[in-house]
Amino acid sequence: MGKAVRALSRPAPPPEAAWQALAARWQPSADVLAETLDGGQSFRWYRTGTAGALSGWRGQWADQRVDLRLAPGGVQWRPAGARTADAGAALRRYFALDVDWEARLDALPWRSDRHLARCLAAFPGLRILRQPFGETLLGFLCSATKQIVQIKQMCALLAARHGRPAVPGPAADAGHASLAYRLPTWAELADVPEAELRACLLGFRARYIHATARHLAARPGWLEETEALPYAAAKARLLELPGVGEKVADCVLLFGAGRLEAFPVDTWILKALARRYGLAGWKPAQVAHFGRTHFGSQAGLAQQFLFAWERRHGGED
DNA sequence: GCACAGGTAGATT
DNA sequence: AATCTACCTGTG
Repeated sequence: MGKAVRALSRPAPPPEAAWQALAARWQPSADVLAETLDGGQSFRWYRTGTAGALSGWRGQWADQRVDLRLAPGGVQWRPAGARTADAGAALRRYFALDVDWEARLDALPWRSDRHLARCLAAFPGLRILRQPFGETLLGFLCSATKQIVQIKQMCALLAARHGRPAVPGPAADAGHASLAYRLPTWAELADVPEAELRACLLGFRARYIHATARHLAARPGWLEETEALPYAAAKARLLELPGVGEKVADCVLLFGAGRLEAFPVDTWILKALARRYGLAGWKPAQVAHFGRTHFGSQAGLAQQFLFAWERRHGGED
């Protein structure tokens, strides 16, 4: 009601902010940028415009909504909508720009592992994101037996229906209206009836999310404390949450807490290690143990490259 | 129509 | 302790 009138009478939007360099040391190809943003770590990035030489993306997390593009000198960003005061710091953290990625890659056993060396060479610049802990937990509680496209759809509905508006800005959002909203916080989710969660296409995952929201609501500070714990203790605590098993816990710690020792074992990694490392028939727990011991303290980083390779090259040798 | 998809939890053996 | 199975639902 009156929507068209409001739209007509709305003042012209402010001019778009200028593009600025994200990091001189990170110059991924369009392909690797896509794998980093939309390869299963995060479910809140969408391509803008047409895919071409200049690959554009829009994403949203916490208080931030930003555009990214690939320019000749590397990745550039600008706020999508109103500028937030801490955007620079937020980007540094989200993309882990202060991390010495070369040193971490060098710590992997690529010298003695031909397949790993091949994966590292195939996706130069592939990074592990450092997303907000709670949002990562929500995303991966949606992930059970779902493909990325569908997980993104669930997150989009959760944001649009139960999240607060993100920073003011373009409402249409390049066709991705859900980016105008944040993902709901766990406090907000605690007040959402399970039936409304099911209406967001969550299926049986709705029960997990509802129960986890109630669990967290009864324990103020629990999630923040968990994020601050050492890896093993943090994982043990996450496993207490309904719907969180080994795989989801490791994904949350790897993609939402910067714990590179986490080695999530999903069906792709199971396939990858069966095929490339002769571990056919091994159980997930056994593969996880192999991963931790073989790849070491940065096992999660190795995992991301193996995962990307396996999805790309499927059945090939 | 039916198998399958980036798992988890509870029952059964 | 290891091994089934149900759980929702969109997609092919």
